[in-house]
Amino acid sequence: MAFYANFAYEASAGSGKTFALVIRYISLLYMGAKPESILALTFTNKAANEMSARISTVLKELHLESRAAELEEIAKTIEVDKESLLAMRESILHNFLTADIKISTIDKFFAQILRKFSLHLGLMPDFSIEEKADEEKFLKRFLSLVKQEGKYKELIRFSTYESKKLQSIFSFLERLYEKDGELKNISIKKGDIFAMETRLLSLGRDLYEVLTFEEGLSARGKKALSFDSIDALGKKTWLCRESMEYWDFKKYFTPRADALQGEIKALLHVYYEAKEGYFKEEYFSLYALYKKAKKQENIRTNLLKFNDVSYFVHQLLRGEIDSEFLYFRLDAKIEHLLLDEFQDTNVLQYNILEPIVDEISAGIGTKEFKSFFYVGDIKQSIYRFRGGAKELFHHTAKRYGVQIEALKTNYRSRYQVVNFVNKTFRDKITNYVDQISKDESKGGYISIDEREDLLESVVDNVFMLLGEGVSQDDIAILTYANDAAFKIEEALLQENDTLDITTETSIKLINNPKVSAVIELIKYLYFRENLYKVNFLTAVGKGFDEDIDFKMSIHKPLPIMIREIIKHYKLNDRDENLLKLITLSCAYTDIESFLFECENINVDSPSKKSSGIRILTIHKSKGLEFKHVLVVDRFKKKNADKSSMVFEYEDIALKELYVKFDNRECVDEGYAGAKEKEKKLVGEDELNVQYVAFTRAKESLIICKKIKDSAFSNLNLEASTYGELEVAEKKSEIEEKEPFTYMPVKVGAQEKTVNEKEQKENIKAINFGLALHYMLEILKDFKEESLEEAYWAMKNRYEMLLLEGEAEQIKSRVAKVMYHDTFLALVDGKCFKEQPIAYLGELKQIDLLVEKEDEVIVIDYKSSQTKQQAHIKQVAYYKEAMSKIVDKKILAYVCYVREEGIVLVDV
DNA sequence: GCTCCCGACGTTTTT
DNA sequence: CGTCGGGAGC
Repeated sequence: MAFYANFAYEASAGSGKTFALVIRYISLLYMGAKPESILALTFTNKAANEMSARISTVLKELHLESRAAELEEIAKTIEVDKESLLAMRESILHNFLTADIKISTIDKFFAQILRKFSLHLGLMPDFSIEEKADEEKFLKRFLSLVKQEGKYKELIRFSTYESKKLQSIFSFLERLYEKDGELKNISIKKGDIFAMETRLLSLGRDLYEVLTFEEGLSARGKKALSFDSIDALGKKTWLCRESMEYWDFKKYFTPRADALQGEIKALLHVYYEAKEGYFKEEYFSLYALYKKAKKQENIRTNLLKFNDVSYFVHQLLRGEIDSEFLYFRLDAKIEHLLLDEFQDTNVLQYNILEPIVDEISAGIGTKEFKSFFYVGDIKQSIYRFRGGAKELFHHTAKRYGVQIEALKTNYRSRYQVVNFVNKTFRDKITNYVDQISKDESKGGYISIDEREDLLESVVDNVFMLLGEGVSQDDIAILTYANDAAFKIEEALLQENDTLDITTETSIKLINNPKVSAVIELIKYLYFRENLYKVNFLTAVGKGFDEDIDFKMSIHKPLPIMIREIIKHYKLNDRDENLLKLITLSCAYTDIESFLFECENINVDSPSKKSSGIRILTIHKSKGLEFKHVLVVDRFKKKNADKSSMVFEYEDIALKELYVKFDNRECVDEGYAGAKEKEKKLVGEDELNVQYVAFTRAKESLIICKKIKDSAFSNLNLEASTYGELEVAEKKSEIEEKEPFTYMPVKVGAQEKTVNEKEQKENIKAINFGLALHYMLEILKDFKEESLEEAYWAMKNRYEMLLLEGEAEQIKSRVAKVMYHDTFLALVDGKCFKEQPIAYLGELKQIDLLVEKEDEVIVIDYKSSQTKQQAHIKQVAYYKEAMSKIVDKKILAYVCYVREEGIVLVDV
């Protein structure tokens, strides 16, 4: 296939998506693209690492027989013969390995942008990204801000009126935050709510009168008509009826009843709109404060969530930062964009990337070499709950004229699996296209095991597989929820405690059942509070009155104590979570500090071992494949959607925001439509989750299904088996994946922005200044050993622009800095270089920012003292701006790096 | 038996 | 918040 600058693959499960990405990337390299100009974004770290690894492996092995397929494909793509490709292989590989490659997750990329511009937004560049922020402190800050703005009473009134807890108001504000950039077109309707309420209540009473005018209506009929509040009236089922001529009311029906019912419905429609308007108004005014509080808290803790990062980057790119300056800071212009799993991109992320795509797109068709490429599969879009918009896939294609091609062959799964998946989803997923099986050999095995007892079914099937000779390493158990993983693990270990099992969940270490049980016991031993004992006994599955000896010493070091607990109560001593707890406890010198802090230990469960039966959620399994897969039904019911609003989208644009009210769908068609749309999308998501789960299997797929309330009931599966389970004798084809080592990332090498006045000066003097700044910038630290390296880097870059001897002159000036004791004392702290900041509406960079315990120091380098007044003015501004960002004492200096020696001017 | 209302009950997924 | 099942009336 020939090379298209604008291209996308619709890649069904197992159809060679990574292969396609790798071919595209390498083809770009062969076509002359610089590695640092290719931005490739994925969703998971794993995918990003795999992609880099595959690219380098393929390039390393392109001349080998085993890479014939890749070579063939690249040759076809760029229409160059294979011999020429192989001749260039080494130099292409070398280029790739030595360049600053941009293959990363979308979140990392955004965080990278934000770090480079954070001061500009009033944030420190060394913020950390963590999901769990201190909610309580934030709540306090928010409330104090609400009080400060004199809106406290209003908040209380609103909260009572909507009978909403603060928590739910909060969670809604958080959703607004996620969609911040999309909220422009939201309408707000108003009306006299109180008057409408009065009128509605009176109409409701009239309806009661009409239907009870003639005696005889049943008690339940009367009950269905009576109400004591406007909320109760709204809940009435008869609102959803076309006519009142039904059920017990039939006998007493008159046309007047329908007239009243119609009037009530019409008024309720307007009433809900007005109420919605009030809610929106309140929410939006609270939202402004929420954003403010959030930012204050971000600055205070220097801690951001993923949401915050995208939010700020979006603000940045919609604000003063133009793409020129962005590329400046990213070290290179992005000329080629490759996006993986595009169906999971959310609208905000898309909006952030849009300017880059626009720019690339404008270059396509001109003599510039630019390209845009994405792969994805809308059938595998399972992240709607966090904003993933599968609509983007076709929207983007349309907007940029992207040619889409479908990858039709499944290279992952055996025939029976492909066939079963086709059969199951053919009529369920819209526009489903049957996948072609790579082998017609009828291999593969499917079993749908339908039973009352799910756990028993899982255990039986696992032992069946093991009995057939399947290796533990080849089995994966996929679950809907995290906690199911623990249940299954326990059940399996109960049957045979020598099994090798890994649970890969996304819950925090201290929420692991075994870990929390041990902590409960430690609490009991310390506080002697019976509740903790009961918690422990319940968690380890022993009876309440069972006589367990709790006489453990709390005077031993924590790690030893925990190990004794594990041994004493025969907990699994190979459990990685418990082992991690032991490791973690080493950091605490006494039991008190451990107990005090353990609730806040924000550590993930240990990452998976590479062996054993793997138990993980379906969401976690995305992008992976396993030989033998068990998909386990939901243990618990599906959770109800308890959000208080419905977001209605048209294509990718947020069209309307509806507030949910009882029976609103019966009185408001627009709302009913939005809710219907939402329900359909939820259903599609559910199907996609199942599609993802089933397509993880390479050889066999076993579905453990409940008889009642099955999550699979939408699929009409019947208990049955297809094909035969055949276990090949163990081949020793262990594919040792060579661990990929990243080349050291080059030190950020940005040229200084030059202001207009300076430009008029002698160009040579400017180059001298730039080179000096550059050398100071890439200087690792202010130690002598670093001088040489920085010197060579500077010389490398600027030698052509400098006069003879100037490079050495710069070196000797920089060296002077290293022996200036006052300067060294100043920079003894955490150093940040080249930080952009807004300066009188213009972007400027602070050369050096030093953060210390209780003060922050701003240093601006200058090569000559000729315009000292202007320099001081500029740095004074930096000082002032910084004082708004950090709550520390700010010191600022102009540092003249002169031939005759260093001069520090205190500003 | 069928239909309808209403109260009781149980409760995710994550870079 | 949605689903299930009890219970009442026909």
